Amino acid sequence: MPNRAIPDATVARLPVYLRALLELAEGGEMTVSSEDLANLAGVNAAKVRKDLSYLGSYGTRGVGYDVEYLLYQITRELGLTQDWHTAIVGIGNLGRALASYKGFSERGFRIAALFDVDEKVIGEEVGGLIVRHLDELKDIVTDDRIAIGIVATPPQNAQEVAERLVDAGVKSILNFAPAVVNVAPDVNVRKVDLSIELQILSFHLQRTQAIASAREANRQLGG
Amino acid sequence: MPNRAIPDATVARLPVYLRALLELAEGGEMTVSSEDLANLAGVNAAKVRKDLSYLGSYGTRGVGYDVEYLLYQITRELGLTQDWHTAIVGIGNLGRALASYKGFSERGFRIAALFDVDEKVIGEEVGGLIVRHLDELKDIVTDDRIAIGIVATPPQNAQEVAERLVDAGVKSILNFAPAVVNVAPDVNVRKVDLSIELQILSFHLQRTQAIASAREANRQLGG
DNA sequence: TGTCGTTTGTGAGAACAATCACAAGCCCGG
DNA sequence: CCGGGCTTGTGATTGTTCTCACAAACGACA
Repeated sequence: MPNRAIPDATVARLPVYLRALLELAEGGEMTVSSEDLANLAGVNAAKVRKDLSYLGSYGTRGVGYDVEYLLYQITRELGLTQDWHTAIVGIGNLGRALASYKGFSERGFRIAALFDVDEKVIGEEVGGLIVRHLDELKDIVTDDRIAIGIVATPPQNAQEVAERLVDAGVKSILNFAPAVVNVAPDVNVRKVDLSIELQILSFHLQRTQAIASAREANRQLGG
Repeated sequence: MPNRAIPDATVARLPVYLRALLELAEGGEMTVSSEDLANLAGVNAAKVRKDLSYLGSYGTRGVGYDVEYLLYQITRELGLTQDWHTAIVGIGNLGRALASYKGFSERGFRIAALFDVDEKVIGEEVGGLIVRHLDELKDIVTDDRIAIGIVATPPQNAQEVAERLVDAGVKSILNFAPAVVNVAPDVNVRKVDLSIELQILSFHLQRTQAIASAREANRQLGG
């Protein structure tokens, strides 16, 4: 009965369910319970049910969910029934790795263009594509209907590159540069920041270490 | 007054503030207001103040925060006063990019070892380190006091690699493999999943597209 | 057809996060 | 030493997400 307001937290988990369902489908499973799906996705069963309920009532009580049907519904909801064209800007170590990454095409994301500003890199072939100069961005984005821009530049160039992408009509940006980019509110930016992730892990390590040494100190004091 | 219970959401933002503060310090700024810091970090000022208040009262009313002092406090809170040793498992495209990534060492994360199982890769030098066989993991983790494991293997190997890391004593794992890994609850796992990020962007693209075509249909019906 | 075991879908409540709004406190100029 | 402008720190409020718990609905089987 819910019209259409899928929570962000749910949207972020749908791809995880999708992957689990693909595995189940390959294994020949016809149906799956929320409990089994929850185990595969690493969450709890109630969350799975609530998440799936936002898509509609696609389960059967006493039985579970039809794997194929659910696969289709999630695929549709995520907009994966069509191929999205993407461009990578910044062909350094990370840009190259992304350009060669097989996981994108498997999910219907076609890397359609690569850009850089370094003359030493332009013209080079990476992952089957020729690296273009950033100045060609706008034309190529328009011609190739590129919908998603991936920023893998050094941080100081990220804002400018993001602006160029937006200027070219891109409404979705995935930012790997360790920098905050500000764009118009109708543009969707997601960031992946490797060193932030490590710093969060560091916080927890430091904390358990601190607890351990406090306990040790306490022990030595005979407390 | 708050003892010590920094919310996860705050912890995740501290590295962003840290980066902004480093820029300010380089620019010679002595103090910064929550408003300015908020702009640099891409959040709002109230959130900055609340986040920082969890660390203690390090600001001065009417003035702002002392840049250097705040830098030190966040660095300490995140456990970045010490260098953490990390190991990368899986030296494919992504593993290589990570091994060569400069951003880690800048933040005090030293990549101390690389592992793979492919004989063609073992022995190769990547980013100044020799790739070792996964079987050497336990010894090297112990000897080099490696605290963080980075998993960059294909998804089907991620769980086993994570288990080996945990068995070797690693308590923090950064997982780049598109797979769910289950480990003991005292081990911290963070995941970075590139194609999930694209799928989330796809969801929003699809949604705005759907709205646009609904509007168009409505217009043509003369509604 | 009725009963039983199973599993969904969802209201209700708890936990967590974001935001608001303002008193408290600081600096400075007179 | 006082008043005004500014900025922090934080209660209070609102919004979002998670979890619980159970009625409703299904299949199977007698």
